[in-house]
Amino acid sequence: MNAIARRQKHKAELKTQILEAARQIFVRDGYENFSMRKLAQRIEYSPGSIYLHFKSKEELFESLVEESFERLLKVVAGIQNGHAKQDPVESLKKGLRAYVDFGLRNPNDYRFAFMLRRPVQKRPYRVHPVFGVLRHMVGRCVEEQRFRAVDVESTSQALWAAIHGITSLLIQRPTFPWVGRKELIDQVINNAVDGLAVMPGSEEKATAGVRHAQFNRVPATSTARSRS
Amino acid sequence: MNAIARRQKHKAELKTQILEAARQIFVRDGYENFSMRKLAQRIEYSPGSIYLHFKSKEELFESLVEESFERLLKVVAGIQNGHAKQDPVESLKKGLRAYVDFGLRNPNDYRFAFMLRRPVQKRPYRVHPVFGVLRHMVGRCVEEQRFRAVDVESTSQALWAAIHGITSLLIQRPTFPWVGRKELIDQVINNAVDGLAVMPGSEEKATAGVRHAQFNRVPATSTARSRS
DNA sequence: CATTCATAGTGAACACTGTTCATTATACTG
DNA sequence: CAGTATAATGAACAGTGTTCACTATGAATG
Repeated sequence: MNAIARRQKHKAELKTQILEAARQIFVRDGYENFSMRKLAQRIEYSPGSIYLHFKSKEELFESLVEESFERLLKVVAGIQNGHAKQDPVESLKKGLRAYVDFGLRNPNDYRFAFMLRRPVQKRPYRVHPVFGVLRHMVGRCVEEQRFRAVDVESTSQALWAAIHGITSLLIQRPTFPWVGRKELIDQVINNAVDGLAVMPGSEEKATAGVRHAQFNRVPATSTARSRS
Repeated sequence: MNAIARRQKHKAELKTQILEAARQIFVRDGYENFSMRKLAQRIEYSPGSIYLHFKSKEELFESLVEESFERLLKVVAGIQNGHAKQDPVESLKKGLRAYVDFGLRNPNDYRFAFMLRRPVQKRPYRVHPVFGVLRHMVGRCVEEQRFRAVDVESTSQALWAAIHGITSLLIQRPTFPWVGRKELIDQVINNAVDGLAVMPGSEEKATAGVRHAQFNRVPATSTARSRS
């Protein structure tokens, strides 16, 4: 019994070793230049051995991406919980920014997860926890009446579209003459979020004591562009 | 002279024949299931012959996608010019919608151009003509003071991010429980554009006679979701 | 008409790819 | 030590993009 436990342990170790090696190749050579044979060579096993742990290249990547997403989830969830008493709109913005930053810092993971691989469409779609957090944040903004009475679901999806758009474009087209990265991200986020806030002037449901969201839109400047 | 002209004509015809066949396979089997050998078989030539007309699979796709985007450009430019007297904000929205529709109708082209292939980064970046039209439209909105005095460049980029976001997400994750497609697209576009319009209540530079943009935001509904 | 000659087209070959599977090596149990 | 379950292999399969020495074709020239 002890022996089989040691077996399993070794097997698990080998599996994570494969994952680590795979990630290295994946990051260094990119998705399209990854190959099972390269990976096998790196871990000094035969190609077939990998299939003792992962039933396909696809599944191997799936595991890799899952890992990455857990990191992203931690970052985003940390913002959600950590600043429970904080302004929900500010929390939301921070979360959105964290999302974009994560994508820019881990472009390969982001590319794989959201850009190149079409998700296997088996079983009813499992809504990703990261999106769940986003929706929760939006929900809080509405509950606390910092947002107009918008539909939480569609608003969350629209926000996701906005931040995914800027993230993937910045990753995919690094040589485009973008205006400053930071400013652009801020503009996208502020534009998307501030439009949802209760507007000064219109009373709607705004309760007394609830401060109105500032409209942090970027000022008009001459078409200044900095590097990517 | 006549003979070589006939030669060239035949060559050109063959080239377009290749492109047509390639497009069929490309559309039917998708980018990743396309193969030069399939194409060769379809046009009843040997695989090597294709390389007499295109120096790589990559270049072949480039031509294909170029064609597609020219169609989009025509549509968008048509909106820009055709309705010269029309409300520039409405023109802009129409253009944005046309962009999204194009992506959803030509997912393979869109994927190739904006999602999977990072553009070759030789020579100074050639800004895509479609983006040029978008920028022009934004410029008109600002000139005619239908928009606040925002920076045209960064605003155009932010708008691009928004529509690219919703387009690529809808393409990439068709099984996600999206709220209605049309409503979501409208929400994204309206949210992004209306936030830029001169706001009712704030006078800013709004000239007399210039109607204020309506705020076409989606109403609050119960979390109704329809299929993809 | 015969000969040259550029071009079009071929098909075999190269160096890869993901994946499978019969076979062998290994390590543990009775 | 024999038996057995599992780990690992290496060859094989069917495919990929691309190249290149070669041949077929058809027009232009002597």
